[in-house]
Order: sequence, then structure tokens, then C-alpha cells
Amino acid sequence: MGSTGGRRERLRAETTAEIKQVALRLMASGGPDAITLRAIAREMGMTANAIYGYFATRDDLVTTLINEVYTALADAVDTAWANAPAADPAHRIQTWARAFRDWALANPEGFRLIYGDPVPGYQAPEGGAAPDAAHRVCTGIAALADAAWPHAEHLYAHSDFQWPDFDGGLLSKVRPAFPDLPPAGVALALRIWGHLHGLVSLEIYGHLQTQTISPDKLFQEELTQLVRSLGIKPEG
Amino acid sequence: MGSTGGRRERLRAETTAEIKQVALRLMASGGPDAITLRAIAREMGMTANAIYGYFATRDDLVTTLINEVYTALADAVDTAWANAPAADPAHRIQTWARAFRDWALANPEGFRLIYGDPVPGYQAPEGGAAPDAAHRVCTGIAALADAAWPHAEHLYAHSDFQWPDFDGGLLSKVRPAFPDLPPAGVALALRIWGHLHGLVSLEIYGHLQTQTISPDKLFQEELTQLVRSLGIKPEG
DNA sequence: GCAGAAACTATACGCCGTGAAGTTTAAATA
DNA sequence: TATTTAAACTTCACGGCGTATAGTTTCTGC
Repeated sequence: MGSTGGRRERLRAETTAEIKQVALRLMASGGPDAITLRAIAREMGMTANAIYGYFATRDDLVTTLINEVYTALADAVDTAWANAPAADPAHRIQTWARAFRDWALANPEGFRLIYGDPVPGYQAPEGGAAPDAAHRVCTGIAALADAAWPHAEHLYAHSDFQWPDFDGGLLSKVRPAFPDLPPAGVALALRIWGHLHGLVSLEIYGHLQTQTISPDKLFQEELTQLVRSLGIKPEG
Repeated sequence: MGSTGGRRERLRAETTAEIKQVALRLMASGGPDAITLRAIAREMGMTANAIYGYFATRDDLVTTLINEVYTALADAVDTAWANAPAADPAHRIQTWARAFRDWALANPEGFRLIYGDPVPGYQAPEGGAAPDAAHRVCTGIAALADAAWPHAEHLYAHSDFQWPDFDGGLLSKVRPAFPDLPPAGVALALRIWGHLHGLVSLEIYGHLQTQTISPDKLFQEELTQLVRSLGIKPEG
């Protein structure tokens, strides 16, 4: 045995957790750029090289952080979705989208870490840094599309999407969860994702502020038009 | 005199141009991260510090580059818009959007430079790095909104946008160009910008590829739904 | 009690931006 | 033309970075 509960293993797990926690703290205060092995080590009273005992390389650490942060985002939007009443799809969809933006505004550096160029020379591993969390978020949006599909289906009669157009890992989550959603519905989900991502990312990166004083109002308008374009009447 | 045509001034202008050109070449081949003063100088057979005679700081150089690249993007989409027949708004809007995406796919590093975290510790100057080019692009999208406004207006009867909601610099370009476009139309333009930016930026940063095999088809669907949501019939 | 592994440090290399000081070169002036 | 001056550029230096190598301490299992 010795694989669990050993003193050494426990210390190791604690140190690993501390490294990640310090890295996230540095990121929150100084942006993704502030995630440097030397800064983390300094904060922990160690040498930078000591970290190599826990992460093979800086990029490995960053990938782990992306996973954790992306998972936190997925948790946030999943929770918002789960807590909104299923009987009111329009409200539920807007709640999801608002949770997405709220999380991004509360964790701008995390958003940059996930969706931007995280850290100077970082190279994501093949298949993406956090494919599971990404698929979770996409599945969340597929839930929006699924909720709206009965109302919106007629708008997509022309489209010729097929299952092979999409990633297998994504479909393995989406198809069992939403057996009635056709390929065109998944495409709709990805488009909605793009719409929301675009507005939020313009805002997070400061490009919206040079155009409008009220990104809030703009996003609210987006939500209104989103449910309208899905063929759902705004709640009320 | 001496302010133009002098030998010294000419050499200076040439060197400045070469610095920018080398920087852009480095960026195209190695990403924005590859824009380092030392690499540029190495390429030019100079010392890194020599560049300080032309740009006060690395961030100044980067800001200049962002301006040039952003201007190139604005030129590309403006040209596409100007060359598309005004009589077919749907086709013209799709042409603009396709030019936007095509430019991004052809210049992914430029897109990252403009819209992402360009370079390790880069801090954009106040007011944004390239406000003029940004406003030009937004004005281009305002043209899309203006072309569609007669068809789409009824969808925005509820909205309460006012002129003060928007940036003065943007409005100083948009309002003279499109005197019939109300504040809600500018909001529509920003939303369209967000939609397109989102899809393109997910694709450029590799987040779409882990979800779908055919970003092309997805974008085409976006264009179809865009003109439909604007109340314009797809051309045919 | 001791072998061995795990955790960690020390040193070093080559990258980076940038400041200070010194040198060459070309233009401006007298 | 001779001298001053300023621009262009180099050299050296500092502190930051990731990380490879080698050495040291400390804990664990036999």
C-alpha cells in the first residue's frame, strides 16, 4: 500500500495544492503573466526548481490551472442552470448566459487564462488544455438549444449538419443528454456559444469599453434578442 | 526646412519602417511572443538598444504594430464592403463578414495581436491601442446595421438605448455616415460585431476545433441566420 | 542502522527589457 | 574649412524568466 494516507503522500498533495493556489492568487492579482515559477517559489519560500518535483514543466502547471479554472466556470454555469426553473426556458437561458458573463467579469484573469494566450510561451497540449471542461460548457449551451429547439426548429430546416461534423467527445456528452437534439441543434449551440463568448470577450479585453459606456445594457439586449431569435416569448 | 527630404530623415524613416516590418515578419512566423527587441535587432544586425532611438519602449513599438495591423484589417473589410453591390444588402453583409473571418484566418497572429493579450507584459495605452481602427471596424458594422435597419427596426421597438450610451469618437464617425441609424441600431451593430468576433476568436484560439470538424460550415450557418435575423431574405 | 528515494538547493546558461555611459558618424555652424 | 553638436549606435550591466545538471539534506522502509 502506501499509495494513500502516507505522510509523504499527504505532504506532497498539500504542496501541490499550495502551488496551484499560490499560482491562482498571483494570476488574480497580476494577470496570467504573473504565473511564474520563480514568483510562486518566492511566495512559498522555496526555490523555483523545487516546483519541478511537482510539475514536469511550467506549461504542465498552466494546463492544470486552466483545467481547474475552466472547471470552476463550468460549475458556475451548470449551477445557475440547475437552479433556474425548467418551466420557463427563456428565463433559464438568460440565467445561464448571465452566469457566464458574471463569472467572466468576476474572474477576468481566469477568462483570459482559459480563452486567450494564457502565458508568454505557453503551448496547449494536443486536444486542448481542458477538453472535458470545454465539453461541459458546450453541453450546457446544448441544454439551452435543447430547451429552445421545439420553438426554433423550423428556422433550421435548410441546414445540412451531420453528426460527423462534430467532435466525438462532445457528442458523447450531448447526445445521451439530449436525444431529441439533431445535428443542427448542436450547431445552434455552438453559434450561441460564439455570440456570448464574443460579447464577453470583447468586454473582458477592453474592446467594448471604447465603443459603449454600458456593456451591461448591451448584454441585456443580447439576451432579449437571443430568446426572441429562438422563438421563445420573453418571460413576463 | 529640413523637416522633409533630408537624408537623415529619410534614413530614419527607412529604419523605422524596417523595424516594424521585421517585427511583423517575426510575429507572422512565431506569434506575437516572437516580437522581442533583441530578435528584431539580431535580424537587422544591430543592438537591441539601438531600437530605443526609434521607439521609446517595447510597448510603444507594439502599439504601433497593433495600429498598423488593425488598419490593415479595417482596410480589408472596408474594401470588401465597397466592392459588394449595394443593391443586395444580404449578400453585402455576408461579404463583409466573410472578409472579416478570412482576414483573421489569413493573419491569425495579427488577430491575436489586436484582440488578445498581445505580448507578455504589454499594457495598452489609455483609450485603447488603436481607437481609430477599432472605430473604423465598428463603423463598418454600423454600415451592415444601417443596410438592414429598415427591415429590422420593428424588432428593436422596445429598446431604450440613447446616444450617451456610446463612445463619442465612435459616434462622430457613425452618425454623419448613417444619419438615419438610431442608438438601437448602433447597439445592434455592436452585437453583430460580438457575434462574429466570438465565432472567429473561438476558431483562431483553437477552441472551436475541439468541438466541430467544420468551422466553415458553422460560420456559413451564422451568416445565413444573421441575414434572417435582420429580416432580410437570403439572396437568391 | 542503513540503503535509497524523495525533496530541495546551488549554479549555470541563454533568453528577455531596459538603463547608463561611451563611441562613431554625419550634419550644422562659424 | 574647422569646430561644435546631435544623432545613431555599441558596450556593459542589472534583474527577471524557464530549465538543465549536479549536489545536498531529510525522511522512509527494510
